[in-house]
Amino acid sequence: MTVSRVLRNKGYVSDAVAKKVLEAAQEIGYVRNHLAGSLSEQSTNLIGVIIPSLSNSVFTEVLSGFEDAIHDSSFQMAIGVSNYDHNREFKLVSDMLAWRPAGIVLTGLQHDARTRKLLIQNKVRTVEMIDVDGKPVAHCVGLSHRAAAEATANHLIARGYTRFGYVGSALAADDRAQKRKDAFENTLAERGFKIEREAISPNPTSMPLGKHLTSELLQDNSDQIAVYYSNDDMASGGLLHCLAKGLSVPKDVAIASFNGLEFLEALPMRITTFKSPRYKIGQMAGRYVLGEITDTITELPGELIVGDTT
Amino acid sequence: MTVSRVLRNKGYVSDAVAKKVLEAAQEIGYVRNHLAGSLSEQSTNLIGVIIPSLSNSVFTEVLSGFEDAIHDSSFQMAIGVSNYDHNREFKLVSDMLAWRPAGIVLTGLQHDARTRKLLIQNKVRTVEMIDVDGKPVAHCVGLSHRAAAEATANHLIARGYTRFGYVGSALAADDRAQKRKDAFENTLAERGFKIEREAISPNPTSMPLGKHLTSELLQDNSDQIAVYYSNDDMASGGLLHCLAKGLSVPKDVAIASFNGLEFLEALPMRITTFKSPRYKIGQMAGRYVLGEITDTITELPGELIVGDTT
DNA sequence: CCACTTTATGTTTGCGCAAACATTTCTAAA
DNA sequence: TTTAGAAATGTTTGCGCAAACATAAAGTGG
Repeated sequence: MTVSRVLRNKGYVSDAVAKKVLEAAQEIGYVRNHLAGSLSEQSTNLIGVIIPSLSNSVFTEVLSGFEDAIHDSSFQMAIGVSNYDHNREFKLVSDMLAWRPAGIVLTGLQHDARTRKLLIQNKVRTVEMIDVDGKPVAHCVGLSHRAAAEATANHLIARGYTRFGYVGSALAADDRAQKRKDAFENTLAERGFKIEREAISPNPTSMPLGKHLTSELLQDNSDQIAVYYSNDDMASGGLLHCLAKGLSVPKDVAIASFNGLEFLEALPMRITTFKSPRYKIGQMAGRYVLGEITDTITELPGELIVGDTT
Repeated sequence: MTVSRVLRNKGYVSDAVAKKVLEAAQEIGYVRNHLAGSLSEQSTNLIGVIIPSLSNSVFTEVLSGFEDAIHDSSFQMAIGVSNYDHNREFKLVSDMLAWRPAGIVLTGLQHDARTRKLLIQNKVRTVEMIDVDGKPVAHCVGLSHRAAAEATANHLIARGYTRFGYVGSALAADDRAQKRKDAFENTLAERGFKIEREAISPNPTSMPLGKHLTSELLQDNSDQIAVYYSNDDMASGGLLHCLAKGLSVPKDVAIASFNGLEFLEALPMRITTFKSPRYKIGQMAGRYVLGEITDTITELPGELIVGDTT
């Protein structure tokens, strides 16, 4: 116990003994066993974080913000990747709970019913990130994808476009993209417009896929059309396709998308997009975990970035 | 013990009892306690992975490969971010070892002496990723940055360039970038050339910084110059600067860099770069951890991608 | 010098699980 | 019916630590 007291700097210990203990620990290369410590203390410093993918910079930017937020705390991040699969997510949550984590951080508001049950039953501090359009298990922080799509639709309408298209991928897996599409469509409908053409693929999002689907969408299209893309990668592909085909942007084809990723700066034209506060979302999620915030829902603002493509 | 046997599917248990146990576990929402289990078994399924940054896609791509490799195993990734700081890395390793991980994965071959000692002393399965130019603690998997820079230098010389420049950032923190620069310089020297101009900033790598440093480098430059950039982000900034200034690429300024990131496809010109096998590196690191590979060093080939900028 | 408080160290116990070993029940062959 | 062996279940113990509860030593004021 005296050793334990020295190493944890807790309770009364004389300086002389403390010194001897530390020296001995150093000498034998003692490393504390967190398994035993946490078992005894009935708590850990682990935070389980589940994201859909590591190869989409949207999520790694969120992670980055989260990491920065907990960087100076004693918390330690354990990451799971769900591949947009709710079953896999459930399995990850189950596995993580076995470690008795101090918190669980999920992506999105859509989860398997079993997952929700598990989280509630185990009374873990739970945070859902990126989406706020729905009911969180306990807390959520993100932006309204519905509002983002509405803003984009209204912008396009205000610009005078009258014919609309949609290009996207893997909607089944990405609830947020689906929400945006629905909101975009609804907003158009309210103003008397509709999506006249759409090209959707089950394959994962990518620039080449954006090219391909755009080419499909524009097949024997003649009049001006404003295309809403599921995200920046797809839109970039679309833009490059148009430029390669000699189509005028935005005269022939207008382009709008979602995310506002940094790589857009490298493109020959500025794409109109809606910038999501990814880093900030991760950071706020971290602050939730740290207990610095207690609101149920934290909606962070995004921003419509009007470029040269609309 | 019978319950334990049922839940772990180990040893003799009658079907009837097994069924009852599982039902009861389900009903009360039992969740295994890994802390106790691992403490008892003297081993965990945790793998500590330390990368310098989450906001550089180089490392997240590596992570992605690693994740895919261990995805179907029972291992669980715990990520630490060192911010290119060897002290921080040491602290992370110390903390991770307290969890008695099944393995530790590090980035690069340069570490604090205390870190190496700790790893060796604790006999953890250790893998160092991304670099192979040096002596690993136990295993390493990556590419030769030296060879990459040599190949690039030789390419430029073969193309007939005679004046050379270098643009980079934060070399003190990024050992690999430093190695590339040194190798580039050495190769030039062997062929009778040298770096005539260089612009280096302590700030972190970015496209805007690449623009800025390039503008500095080209200040009252008249003759044709071939510039080697520390990486693609910087080179992209350089390219955009040249194009904006009406400089002809590669006639006035030739551009070469390192990494071969995907976003290069979005640029108006194809930059000559050296593609690093990032995903593959992560994947192989995963296979090391799984015990599927036992070689000390696994050198993966990169590839010189000759674009339109040289 | 005592009574009392503060400081320092020691002992027992439990956290939840699984290895090792012990016991009981069943099965099948003689 | 007996009996060896397999199958099923039970008991004890330790993993390494820290909370809770002793006890002991040192200081303090009257």
